Amino acid sequence: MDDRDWELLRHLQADARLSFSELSRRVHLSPPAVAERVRRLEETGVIRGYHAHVDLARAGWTVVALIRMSCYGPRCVLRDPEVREWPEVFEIHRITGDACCVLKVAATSMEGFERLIDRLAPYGRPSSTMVLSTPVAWRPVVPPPSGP
Amino acid sequence: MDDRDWELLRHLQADARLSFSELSRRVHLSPPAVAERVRRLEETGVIRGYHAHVDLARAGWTVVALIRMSCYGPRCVLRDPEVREWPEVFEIHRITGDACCVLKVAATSMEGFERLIDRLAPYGRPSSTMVLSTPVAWRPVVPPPSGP
DNA sequence: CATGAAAGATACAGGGT
DNA sequence: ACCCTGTATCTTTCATG
Repeated sequence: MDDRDWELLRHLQADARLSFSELSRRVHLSPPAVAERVRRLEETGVIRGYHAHVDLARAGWTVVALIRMSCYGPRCVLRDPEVREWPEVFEIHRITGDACCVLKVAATSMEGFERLIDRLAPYGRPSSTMVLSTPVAWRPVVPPPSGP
Repeated sequence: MDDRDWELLRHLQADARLSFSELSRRVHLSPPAVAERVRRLEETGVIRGYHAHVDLARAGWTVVALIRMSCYGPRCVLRDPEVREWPEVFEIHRITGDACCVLKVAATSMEGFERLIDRLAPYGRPSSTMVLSTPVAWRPVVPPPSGP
C-alpha cells in the first residue's frame, strides 16, 4: 500500500466506474500497471466491492431507522441467518454495551415499519430511533495518520 | 422506474464496474439503451454515485464506533461544517429522541479514538458504543413492496 | 429502442529496469 | 517485483432509421 495505491483508492471511492485508462492518466502510470494494482487491492481485500449507491427515499424506502436489539440469548438476531436476508435490513453491527446489535433498517411507510418491529420482537427487545435525515451518508476512507 | 431499471440497479449495486455491454446482455437491451437508462437514473438522483467499498480494518482504521451526540444547542455538530470533513467521521445521521445525532467514526487505535472523543466533547456530550464486528456491512436496495 | 462505424479501453503478450 | 509498449479484441459513443 504505497501512495499510488491510495491515489487509486481515492479516485475509485469517488467514482468506481472510472476506466483504467482514465485512472492511468490521473496517477501517471500505464493502464496495465493500474489494472494490476487494482486487482491486487481487490484480492488482498482492501477493496471489498464496487457499489452503485441508491438513494433510499427516491427508491421508495422513505422511513429509515436505527434499531438497537437486546436479544434473548440463543434467539439472537446475529444467530439467525434469515434476518440478514430481509430486504428492510441494510446493516447489522455487533456492539458493546447492554444491547446486542444495531440494525439500520428502512420501510416504505410507518405502517411497514411497525410490521418490521413486530417481526423483530421475537428475537429480543427492539429500541428504535428514527433517522430524520442523513447529513453525511458516506465519506471516503483516507490513509490513516502514520505518526502517533 | 420499471422492472428493467430495477434490474440495472440490482446489477450495478452488486458490481458498479460492469460495462454497459455486459449490462445490456443481462437485461436484454442494446448498449445505448442501457447507457441512456443509467444516465437517467443518475440524473434523477436514484443513483447517488458509484463507490469502491474499502475495508476499514485492512486500510488501517481498526477501531470503529457509533457515537450519539447530545449537542449543546447552537454548538451542535450538525451546524458545524468542519466536523463532516474530519477523516474519522464516516456517517452522520440526525435522529429522533433525546440525542441530536449519531456519528459512525473510526480511529487507528484506542488512543486515537480517545483524542477524537476529546475533539467532539466541545459540541455536546458524546455517548460511545464500540462496533465489535459488522456482520452485514451493506445490502442492496430492492424494489419496495407495491401492495399494502 | 436498435443498428453500424469511429474512437476509445481492456487484456495479454513480450521485454526492460 | 514492478513497470512499459504492441496488438488483438471488446466497449463506448454518436449518428441515423
